[in-house]
Amino acid sequence: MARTTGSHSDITGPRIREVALDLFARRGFAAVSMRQIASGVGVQAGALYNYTPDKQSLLFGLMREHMEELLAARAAREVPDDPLAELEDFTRFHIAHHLERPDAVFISYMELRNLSPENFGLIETLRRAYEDQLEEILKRGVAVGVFDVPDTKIATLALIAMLTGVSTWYRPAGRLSVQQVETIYWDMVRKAVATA
Amino acid sequence: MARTTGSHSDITGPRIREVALDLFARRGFAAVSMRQIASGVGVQAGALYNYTPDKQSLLFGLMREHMEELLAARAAREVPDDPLAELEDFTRFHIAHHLERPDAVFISYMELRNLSPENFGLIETLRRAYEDQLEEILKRGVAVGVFDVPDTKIATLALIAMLTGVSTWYRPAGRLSVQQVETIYWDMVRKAVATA
DNA sequence: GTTTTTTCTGAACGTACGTTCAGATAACCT
DNA sequence: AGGTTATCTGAACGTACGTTCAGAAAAAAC
Repeated sequence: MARTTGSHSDITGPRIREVALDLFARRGFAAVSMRQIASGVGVQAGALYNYTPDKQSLLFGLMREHMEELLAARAAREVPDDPLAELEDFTRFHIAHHLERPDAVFISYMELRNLSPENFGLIETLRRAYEDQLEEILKRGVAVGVFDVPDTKIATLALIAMLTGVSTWYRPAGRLSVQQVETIYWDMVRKAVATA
Repeated sequence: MARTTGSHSDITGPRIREVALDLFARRGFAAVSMRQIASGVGVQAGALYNYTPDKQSLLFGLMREHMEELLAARAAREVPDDPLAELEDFTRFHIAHHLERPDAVFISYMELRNLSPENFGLIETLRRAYEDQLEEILKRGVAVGVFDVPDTKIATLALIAMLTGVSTWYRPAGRLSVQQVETIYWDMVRKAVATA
């Protein structure tokens, strides 16, 4: 046997990333073998190496893709002018975006330690760029007196942790819609940074 | 060779758990081998099986120990009577307790998927018991009109996620003491659930 | 229809894994 | 001092891992 009928890199490539994302999210990077990924795609393990130089690069590619998609989606948004509306927009965007791709969210903060130092640094830079956008909103709000937070850096990390946490419990079949979840969280975010 | 001079289960047993906790936290359960743990202890891999029936039980033991310690530390506390003071106590307790054992915190919510279904269920029950304590505080506060949260279940998960998040960034050598961090977070928690 | 390129197979490489166990030595007990 | 128990070694088991690569077949180009 050799090349199989119907084989195309345009199909196999995305399929590998799809299967890998699913398996990495469900069982963890270290617990998933190249043979398991290949089996999910319907191919032999050796074929994967036409698409990635090694296993870790496959993980890194998925993470980078996720972070760049996050930043692009955020950049494509039209943001309001006053800090309060900006914060609401950020809150709702973050929740909706993260709930749409739970697997990518999961691996992007669970599998960081499986990255080489260089790759880790690249992902952290992207993450930092995203978090800085939230901190800038908080800083502007504090500057004009509409927010009251003792430490914008820590508030940023606290809010991000709270918002990202929805991924751990939200289920589409549950009792709440994404919009309802957004509203509940926005209520808490708004009050948490409000002037006393 | 055989039994080594100075060998004692009272020393080796805790040492194994200590090394395993450290390695699991730093590299992840699946990426750590029994031989690496043994090497850290200064023993051959076979010796570990005098202390655990298998690798997964070692992980489970660490997690159960962590959750039971958390519940015991909480139960040993004298809690105030009014919901606001109770919430402050919970907030400060949670942060301080978690910052004192970052490795155990880390593995206890990162390595859940490496547990068998039964063991997973046991840990989840303990975790649920802890989270329920926070939810009860919120419910009481809502009942007496001192808190305003649209959904106590979600508020509980949101607050826990926010508070537990400190472990991801806090470093003892950093610019803030634990008490300062407690206070900053308590400020946000208090406002987030306050009546509007 | 022929040649070139793309894609995959299947076997192999060396290494590492979790776990078991017979046997050996140290520690403890009387 | 001698017997018993606790603890560890060292080797072995079968299995799985990530990765490489020559060769074969399908697809694309001409």
